[in-house]
Amino acid sequence: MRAVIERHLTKLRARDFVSPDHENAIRESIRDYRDIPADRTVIRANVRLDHCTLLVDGVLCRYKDVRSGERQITELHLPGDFVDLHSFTLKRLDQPVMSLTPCRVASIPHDKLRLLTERHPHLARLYWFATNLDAAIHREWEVSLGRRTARAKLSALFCELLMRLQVVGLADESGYDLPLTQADLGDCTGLTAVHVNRTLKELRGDQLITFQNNRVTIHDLAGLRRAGEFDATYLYLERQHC
Amino acid sequence: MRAVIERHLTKLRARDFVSPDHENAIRESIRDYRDIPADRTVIRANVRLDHCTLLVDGVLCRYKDVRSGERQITELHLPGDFVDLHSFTLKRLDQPVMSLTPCRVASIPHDKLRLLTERHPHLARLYWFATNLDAAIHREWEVSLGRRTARAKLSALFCELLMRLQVVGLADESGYDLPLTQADLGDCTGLTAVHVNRTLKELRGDQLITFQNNRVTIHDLAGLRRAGEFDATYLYLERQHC
DNA sequence: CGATTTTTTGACATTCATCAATCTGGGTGG
DNA sequence: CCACCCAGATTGATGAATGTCAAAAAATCG
Repeated sequence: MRAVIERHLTKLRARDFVSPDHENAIRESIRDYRDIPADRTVIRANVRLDHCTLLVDGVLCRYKDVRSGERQITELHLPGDFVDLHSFTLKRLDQPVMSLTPCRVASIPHDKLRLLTERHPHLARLYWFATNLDAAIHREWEVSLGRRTARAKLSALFCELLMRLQVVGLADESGYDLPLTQADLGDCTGLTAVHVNRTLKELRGDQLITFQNNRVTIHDLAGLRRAGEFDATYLYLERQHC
Repeated sequence: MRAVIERHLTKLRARDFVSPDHENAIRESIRDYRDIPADRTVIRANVRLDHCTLLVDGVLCRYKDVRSGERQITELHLPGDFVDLHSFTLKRLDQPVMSLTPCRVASIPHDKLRLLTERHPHLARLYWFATNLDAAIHREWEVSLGRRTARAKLSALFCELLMRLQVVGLADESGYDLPLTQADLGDCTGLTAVHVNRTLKELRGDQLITFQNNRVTIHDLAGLRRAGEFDATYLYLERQHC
């Protein structure tokens, strides 16, 4: 049962030193594993929260609906991510979280997190780091949303997901599984599903990537990076932070 | 000399209880006040940092240049804001910070911040909160950038700035000073300067706001909020957080 | 007061959205 | 196992929002 948060620990270890003592403290605080079907609201916005939710498996997103009926996804969460670590200090979420695929999640009460971070300032900084990394990803999305063409937006997104999935061992050179619809990709990039479709066709035609059967197959990573103006420094993949 | 960080303390107090003890600890850690002309890079990206920078006066922005030569501003910083509190855990910035107006800044070494946060876990959470609020603002900008019309983007931006400036006493009912160019507003909203100009004309024609002589004059706040689909909950203006 | 930046306006181009229809593949009940 | 169903993918035709280019007017600055 404990093994299921391995991806989370892998992600932490990739960032900085985590002692066995820390790891045990984390393992013992995580509880309440549960499964969630696709397309469910997992956390509502503006409701007071007393625990944080860890994504064990599946894909979740933060999003906001706008009046016109469209949706903007503001971040995708992958296995090993805390989806609402910011609720520890914010106490509620400004945007809801929903499942895009069937998911498995676990939780950690804010009280435990408080103890954990007061006893281990190093862990406090490590989790603080994690929320700051979230913000860095938001910033990069702002750049995509504001100033990139449809082609570059999608290319950049596929590059980001590749790097993030590699950290937790869910991607290799050839590509990765991504059980999203083209409409979901449109909600991430501010495009319509129709235009995503046309752009994917173009990327396929240019031998960069194929997105089919819930899988991203990368044919030319260098070309994809170029198309998306992708520079991974915003993902802070180097070690030694806090 | 100490009085100059009052806006920062005002902002903290607006969020949660800050004891005199905490305030003194903060005051004693802040140093190295300096003035910066407009249009200067204040912090370069990807350079190792050992201190955080506090904005005392003026407007700074985080931004990223894209290949096409355009710029996307990802956040505006107002007096009282830490502009790179995230550098405490990230150790470097993923995006540079530049001055849009003449600015006054101060700094606090990471070492001091480390002591401050280890001795006062409450302050640690308060500053953690501050970086999470930054992320919430990023999320709202993502929504604007991805799914809002030019008219709504600008309206939402003017609403956000009104609320944020009110917290530090730099705005009243009638409006606020905003020494930015239309090109700067375009860089915030992902629009061209030309289109910003046309959209401002429209907002003026509709008696919502006037932006002239570096001042935003609000004629119809309710109308502006509607035009921008503005809901301030993402700014976490209520007290009692950490 | 000359020089530069910023704002404003017009004509035209482009990207992406919208609307609508068809196609496809996987799932389901009989 | 098959017929049906349905969400998702694909394509075409057309339209709207915003970008581009260019020039003039206005404001700002040294």
